Amino acid sequence: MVERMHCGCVPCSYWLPGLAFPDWAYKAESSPGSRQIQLWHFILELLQNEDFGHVIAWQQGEYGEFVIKDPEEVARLWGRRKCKPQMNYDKLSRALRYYYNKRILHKTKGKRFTYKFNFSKMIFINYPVWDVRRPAPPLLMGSNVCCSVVMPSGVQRELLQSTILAQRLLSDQLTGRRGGHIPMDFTGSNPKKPSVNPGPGAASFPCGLGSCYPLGHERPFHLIPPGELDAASFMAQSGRPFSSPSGVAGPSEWQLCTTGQTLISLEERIQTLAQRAHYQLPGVSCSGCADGPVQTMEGSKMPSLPTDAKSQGESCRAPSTTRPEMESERLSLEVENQFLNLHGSLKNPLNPSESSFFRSKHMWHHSLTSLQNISKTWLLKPA
DNA sequence: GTCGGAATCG
DNA sequence: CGATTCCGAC
Repeated sequence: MVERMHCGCVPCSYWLPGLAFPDWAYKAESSPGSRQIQLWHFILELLQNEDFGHVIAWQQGEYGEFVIKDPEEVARLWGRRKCKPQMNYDKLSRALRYYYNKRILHKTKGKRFTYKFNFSKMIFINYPVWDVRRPAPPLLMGSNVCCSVVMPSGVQRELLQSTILAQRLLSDQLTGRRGGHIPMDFTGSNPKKPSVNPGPGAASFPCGLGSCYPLGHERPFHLIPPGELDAASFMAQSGRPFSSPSGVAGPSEWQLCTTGQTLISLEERIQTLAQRAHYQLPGVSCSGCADGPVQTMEGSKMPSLPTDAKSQGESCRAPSTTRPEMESERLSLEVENQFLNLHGSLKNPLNPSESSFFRSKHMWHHSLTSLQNISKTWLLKPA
């Protein structure tokens, strides 16, 4: 079970560099009162856990594609979870087929037992901005910061879990990571000990820096230019209210960790990360937020991210001048240190002179690039 | 193996 | 609503 801190918060031990999700979000098993697990969620769980690699696994080289190696065993596990002893692959596959129309899954034709997730659709639908009706707790500063575990009410909670699973999964694939470091007790057996370390495969980058863009294969999407998505259109497209982080004006703390009110998007996190160390994202420089206090989203505008230069509009300047290589390395490291330190997973600050420097830099750049790619997809809307 | 209609369930 | 169950068609 999850260890609680004196303040009732969950320690931030499962957060990953560049990807910050509180651990409750990874819980597979719904707590009593919440709705039952969905099949695609369950599939993601199995895929996440390498113990089931012989039963179901990702198809190498194809993002979101997975192969059911042992259909009857998957069905048996699913049946056990749902208390349906009569479950078999015939029935399970019917349920999977219902996902075709919902655009959660589609079949990889010609390959037997092979399906593919439509990540972009899922991520777009469940755009991770949640309004949480709760007064902000007093701000916690410095190293004593802990996550405010915010539980969205009702249906949103399950949506959030699913979304975060999907995001995690996606990021894992982007980073070449294989699951196993997240305690997922979906079999009723003993959960694994969580590990903060990303694991040996984490630093590898299967398709080259910056070129990973597995989403949006199902083309009827186009980019929303920065600043064009306002609260109203967000509401119209997503069916949920747009909420902006509030109560955080200065660059002194992480919004996600300290406001206790709002889960911010990865986009915001990227921007915040970049701003915090005055580190410019490659090719992006947002006027008014490159320096000085962190821009919250009071204006109900989406943070700007790199798109094509034409759609940048007035909110963004042309790409900033490139910083000297060593300087940006130092800044990258600084940001990563801040991030890790804040999330309690850094005992000793990383130092450029240490051997881990290059790996860290790589990891950081990697995370940033991955997040940029993911965030781009969040600005996709059906054409 | 795969697909999807139809009835049914919780 | 999201399966579950059953089944005929390809």
